[in-house]
Amino acid sequence: MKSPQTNNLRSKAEDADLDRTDVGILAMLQNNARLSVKEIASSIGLAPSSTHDRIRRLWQTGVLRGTHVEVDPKALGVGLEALFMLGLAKHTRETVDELMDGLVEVPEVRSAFLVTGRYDMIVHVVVRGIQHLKDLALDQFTNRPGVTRIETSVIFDSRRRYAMPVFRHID
Amino acid sequence: MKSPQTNNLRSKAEDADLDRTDVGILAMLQNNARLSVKEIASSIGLAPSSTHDRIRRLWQTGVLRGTHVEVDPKALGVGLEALFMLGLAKHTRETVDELMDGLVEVPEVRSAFLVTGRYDMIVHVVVRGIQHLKDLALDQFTNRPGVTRIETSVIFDSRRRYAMPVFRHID
DNA sequence: TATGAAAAAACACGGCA
DNA sequence: TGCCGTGTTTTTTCATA
Repeated sequence: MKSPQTNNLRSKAEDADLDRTDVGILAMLQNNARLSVKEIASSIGLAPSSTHDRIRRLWQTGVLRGTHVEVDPKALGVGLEALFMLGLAKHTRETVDELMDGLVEVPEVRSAFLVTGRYDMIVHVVVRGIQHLKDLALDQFTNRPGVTRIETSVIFDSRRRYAMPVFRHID
Repeated sequence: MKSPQTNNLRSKAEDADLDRTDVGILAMLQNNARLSVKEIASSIGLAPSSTHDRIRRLWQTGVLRGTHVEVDPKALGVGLEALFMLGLAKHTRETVDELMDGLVEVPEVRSAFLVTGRYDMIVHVVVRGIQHLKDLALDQFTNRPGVTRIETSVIFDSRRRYAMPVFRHID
């Protein structure tokens, strides 16, 4: 199944009506994006051609957005991960959007969240080690205009779940 | 390329020595796991067969660990995301590991981090909406033995970067 | 590392309920 | 409209030099 990573005008994904079959396909692909159509088909009890149609439709409607391999961080020299909790000075749309866009261009940044609560932004970063973490904080965060305060939480351990839960009503 | 999602005894991924070619392959696959070997080969200027060997080796050495499709959360009825910041009572290995393992079984949990700093754990969750968030907090977190305190940060916006940076020395 | 051949997968399409 | 089977094209996989 080809992945139309360039996805343009279509019906919104939230309007897509999915049935149990679609949900089953999504569940399988979230844990392994390279399952063959045949494997999926036999698992959900549908003909390969029909399964293929379903998957193509999921891409076209924007329910499926991309595929990614998971790489061992250690293999690339990542020795430490951390969360930066940031306080921001101004909360205008421009400053916030600019900051988010800018941060995600920093190679060490894996994800950035704009949030309510004690902090304004939470950023997950990967680094070589503690020295690198210090440099990153001082050079790319403390530095940045709009950032008033930074707290650092080093990550000891983490878990991840790849399959999204289904909250929609399914026929 | 077949994905040996079931990966057994092999040399550690941190011992794998990667060259620029491997790094190029990884960069492409992290953003699109379904690129054909031919596409990758022509992009990095290598024969498809050699490229194929490289990719197989990356799987075998554990540098590549899995592939996942990205699903539009809205398509599944996710209307709100949040971060829970938890304080824990006891920090023995058993309680902490149990808690991490237990939390990642909760469907609404996407990832969980054990961290240093003001909080002990940070958990990313997806929910239908604010009511669902309240129920989740009270039923699955406040509830849980070991959790002494919970702060909630609703996520307004988020960005993600799929390609891991390369910190290792590359020949 | 490259070539080429065999196997498998993806894809397109016509027919059918 | 959705499912199925078949034929065609593309990709993967492997043997060999």
